[in-house]
Amino acid sequence: MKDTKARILKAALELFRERGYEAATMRAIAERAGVSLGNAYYYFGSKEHLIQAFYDRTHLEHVAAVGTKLDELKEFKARLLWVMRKKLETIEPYHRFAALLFRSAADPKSPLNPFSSESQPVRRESTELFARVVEGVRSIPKDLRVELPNLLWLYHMGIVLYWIHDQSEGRWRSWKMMEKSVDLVAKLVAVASFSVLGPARRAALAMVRELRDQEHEAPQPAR
Amino acid sequence: MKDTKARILKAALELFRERGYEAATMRAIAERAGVSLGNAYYYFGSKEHLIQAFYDRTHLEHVAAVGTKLDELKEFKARLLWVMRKKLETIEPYHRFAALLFRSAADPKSPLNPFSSESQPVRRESTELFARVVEGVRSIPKDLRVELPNLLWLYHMGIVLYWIHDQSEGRWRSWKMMEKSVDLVAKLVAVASFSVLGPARRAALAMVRELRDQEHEAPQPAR
DNA sequence: GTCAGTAGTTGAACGTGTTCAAAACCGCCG
DNA sequence: CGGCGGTTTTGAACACGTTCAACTACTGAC
Repeated sequence: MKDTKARILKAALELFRERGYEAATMRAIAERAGVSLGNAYYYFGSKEHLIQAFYDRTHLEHVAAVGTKLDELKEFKARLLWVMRKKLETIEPYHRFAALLFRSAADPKSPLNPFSSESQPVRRESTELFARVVEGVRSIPKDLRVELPNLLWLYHMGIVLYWIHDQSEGRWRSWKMMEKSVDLVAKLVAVASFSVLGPARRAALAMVRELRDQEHEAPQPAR
Repeated sequence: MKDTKARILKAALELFRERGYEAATMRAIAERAGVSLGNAYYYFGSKEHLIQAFYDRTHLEHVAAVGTKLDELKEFKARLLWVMRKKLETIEPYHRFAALLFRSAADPKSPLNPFSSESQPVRRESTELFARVVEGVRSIPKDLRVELPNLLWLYHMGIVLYWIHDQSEGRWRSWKMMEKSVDLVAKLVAVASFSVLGPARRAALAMVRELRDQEHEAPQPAR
């Protein structure tokens, strides 16, 4: 059937939300989807692939939430702030199980790992969003301009990591931390743009470039 | 028996090294230790607790490897470089299974998570090592001096994360990246010490302080 | 209309981490 | 010796993620 896959994914996301990752067993997911256990594996090779699907979906939601409003904002700081706000809003409902997301994200062997080949498309798209943030802003020198999207993506992962560990009411800590850090990042970009610290900046950019290049050369080890 | 626990840990570390984390089953570990399956669980509440033990051990090895030579080095950069070199040397034999270490390290619910209460002692000690790096160096202003160990610890985790994903021969990429980044960190510390970028530095330090404080206030959720 | 081939679906079976009630062992007091 | 309280040890049992050979449904060619 055409919608079987969709039904399974829907059931999975529901159960992830309701019970968290471990408690949402494949059997329970299959049952709620009205499908046999083996069938779930026909569409999703493993439980982690379900997370990958979740990953894709929240990314789409995020992009949609950012919308065209981004184009109206002119300053770098305002643009970054907007994107980050929408990020936190988008992922909030999934806080319970997002933890596990990061767990496997850190595992080089997981398909979920942001550096793995399987998730490269999502990551590329995700980075694209930050490229948009940078785009409309003059006053950022070219060499920085090229690498900044990657750096911002990395920064945004850091915030998400903080958010995952955040147990405060309504995640207010994460919001505060996000706003402050956006401020800081904007300041740093400004400073780097004036290039007072020439050698340091060049060295930093060279390193980032290397980090980026490695992905293409070194294949992931077999599972 | 007194040494049962030690035998189990020994068997576990051997199998981790030989086969990696997943292939080293609890049954295999118990068998090699000459002990029943249940007995292994009597001493180590879960498989992750075995990793925690590994964690502790490599930290001790690292401290031992750093030794007193550190005291002879006078410049910040040389001191940091020494500590980081010894780190990479210490963990090298475990590259195969270190991946999984990080996997659970990112999970807030895992005892292995560096921010969790269970591993706080190790982390504190680990940070202490970087406190030693900072100690003997004048020319670092006081406010920075207080937070720098935490920042360096974070930086060192970043390098380890890179190392985990590194599949290059003899891990030469990690070594190169480490050396370059140590250089960069040293430059940044120098710049920050001159405090050309006053407001940015103050903002950054405030954030780091906040990040540190959160750990004590927010308890980990129940498993 | 038939039949082969593909796509979809099933549930039993495997090996895993983990739990737990019961057994074995130990030191010590009477 | 005898038995008692505790620590240690055992292995069967459980639920889980995952695999796979078998089965069904469907589609298109002749």
